[in-house]
Amino acid sequence: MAKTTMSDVARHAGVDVSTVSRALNERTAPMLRTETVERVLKAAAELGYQPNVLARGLRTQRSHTVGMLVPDLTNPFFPPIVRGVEDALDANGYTLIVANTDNDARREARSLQSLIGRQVDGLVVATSHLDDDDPAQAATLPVVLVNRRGADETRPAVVPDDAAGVRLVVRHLVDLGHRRVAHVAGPEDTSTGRVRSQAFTDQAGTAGVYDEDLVEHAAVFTVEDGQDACQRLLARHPDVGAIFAANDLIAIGCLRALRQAGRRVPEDVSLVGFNDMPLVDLIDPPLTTVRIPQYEMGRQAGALLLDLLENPRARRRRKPVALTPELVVRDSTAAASAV
Amino acid sequence: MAKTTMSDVARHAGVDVSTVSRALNERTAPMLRTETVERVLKAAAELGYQPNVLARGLRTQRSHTVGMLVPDLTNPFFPPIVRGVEDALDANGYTLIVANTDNDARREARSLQSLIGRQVDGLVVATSHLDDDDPAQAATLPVVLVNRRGADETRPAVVPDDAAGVRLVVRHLVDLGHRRVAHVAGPEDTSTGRVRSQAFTDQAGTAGVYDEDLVEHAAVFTVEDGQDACQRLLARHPDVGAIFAANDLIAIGCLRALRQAGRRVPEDVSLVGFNDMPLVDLIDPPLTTVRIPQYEMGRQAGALLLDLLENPRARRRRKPVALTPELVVRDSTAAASAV
DNA sequence: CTGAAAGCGCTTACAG
DNA sequence: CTGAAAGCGCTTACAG
Repeated sequence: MAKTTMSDVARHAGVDVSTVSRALNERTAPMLRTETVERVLKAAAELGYQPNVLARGLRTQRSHTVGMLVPDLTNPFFPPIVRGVEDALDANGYTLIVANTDNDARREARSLQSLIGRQVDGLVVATSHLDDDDPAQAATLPVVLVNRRGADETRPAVVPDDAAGVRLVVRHLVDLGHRRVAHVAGPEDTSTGRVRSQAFTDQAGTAGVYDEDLVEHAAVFTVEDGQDACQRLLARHPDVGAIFAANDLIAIGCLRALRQAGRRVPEDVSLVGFNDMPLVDLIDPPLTTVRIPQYEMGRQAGALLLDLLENPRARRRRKPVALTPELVVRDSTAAASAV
Repeated sequence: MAKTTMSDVARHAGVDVSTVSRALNERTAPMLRTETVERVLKAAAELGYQPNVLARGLRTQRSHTVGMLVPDLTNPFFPPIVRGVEDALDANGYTLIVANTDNDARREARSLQSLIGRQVDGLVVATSHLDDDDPAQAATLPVVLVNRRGADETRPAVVPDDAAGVRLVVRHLVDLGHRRVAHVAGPEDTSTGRVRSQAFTDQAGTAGVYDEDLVEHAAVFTVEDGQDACQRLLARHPDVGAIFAANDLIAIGCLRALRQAGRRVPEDVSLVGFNDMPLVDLIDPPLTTVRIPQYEMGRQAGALLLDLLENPRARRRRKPVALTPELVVRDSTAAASAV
């Protein structure tokens, strides 16, 4: 039993396929007699007709498909972003095709080719390798970046406002009465690490609690490196009252180092992470951290792309949108002890 | 600058588009003179030609696209499965479109329609609502289930062998010398909960350590309900030596209940989870648990579907494939104390 | 208001 | 060995 096509419906309704096409399209239906439209609709329903989106796309030169480049879906940071994009597109009849690139430039190029071969109308890019001045093909396609900025600041992008997040952290710790606030920073060769550490310097300075010697860098964003860095910090300054870790993994490393050193969290030392990864609410103690609005970033990126797609005149370059994170206070932070 | 098409290549190479088509297809290239093929290949490369997969699909009636129905990509259990499916398909020139259904029958039906409209060649289904006797459309499409079985046992499916996983757990605990082995089971209205609890009964019985009174059910697969259930268990039997939790969330709940009761893990009580969720290696203590081969399940499901797609004659019904999980021993289990 | 025709970018029998 | 033609399932000017 082959799939029902438009001509099946046409035959069933006793009209031409062009009439079926018109009847099924909201925009063109008004040019038909109501009676005709109804007859076609009835026939379509009876036959369980489902339009062939590929054929339509071939004719209209719009596939109503969007591609998304993601480093790794297995990293829990990305799925909420993907769902946000998807939901935004879905509401407007677009379908999303996600490609994992593993941050590998070759895979990225291959995925891009494959998406172009599938005639995607636009691209949401959460990876970093895509050259800004890629083969014309990429340039010709509307692109929205998510969770990263373009080389120049004029590409449409939706990113987290890390500085605002750090501000929330510093304020929270200072409000709790902490003065000896340390920072276990991320790697200096990542933009995330640099941005957060710079923001810490600024905010702690403003709050009058900045001490250069209380900053230690983790080599990589991992538990192990966070633990190492925290150990170095504790060796120099056994008296820290609070630690801001550049992300949750590093925070978990700090937690281990603190435990080894016999310091209790939060009684002796307050600890704050960044990202609000899944399950950090379940560790002991539940981690105070900063929540990046991942779903919302995805949703806005999707909406932005949609706008670019539907309003070609709106395609002038746009400034990146920065979304404000939220401080999630749990049990790893407490008032400074009255020592 | 419009996209390069096959006729652009044909003009550039001075041949007919049908010749271009033949030259670009491995199967048909041999019927052309080597020289011609080379000329076409050169022209295609020079123009950066990328075949329009949609147009090809329209003509050949194969979209080389596969749809996947997933409850929620945001649940860390699914991304590895998706990547497995993707990798299997990708290696064969197929593209995957993933749809989230939130376990909602309506959304599922809508997604299915949308995928059919996009002419998917087949379906990988990780959700449960899809009626086995759905509208003919669904039935007409090759379908492979993943992480669940069909209503009848003859549908192609790739599932975890939960019973084998439970066997590993019981053996591990018994090997450590535990005799008072408890089970905080999952909800009785889920197949997962029932299967694991039944397997526990069987295996513990075989090992001679089964005590009906040492089984407690959590109402839902959550930390809170695991904690409650474990509290009830401890109230009745303060002397349990080991607990097998039906999944990691419940295990974390047990951990909390044990701590509240002043019992140390693993010194006083050994604890085992199920699933090996991300981050359970980072909690304190790192959790001994059972790893479901999610990626591999996805890969095999993808490969199975591919086989169905490429060998229509192989489409006779197949038995479900059950994949054996792996015990991941970490620090939440230890030898029974010599009391 | 509706039909007949052309064409989107391919593939594949059919000729030659 | 290669070209010309037909057709996949749609949409949309063009007629009438």
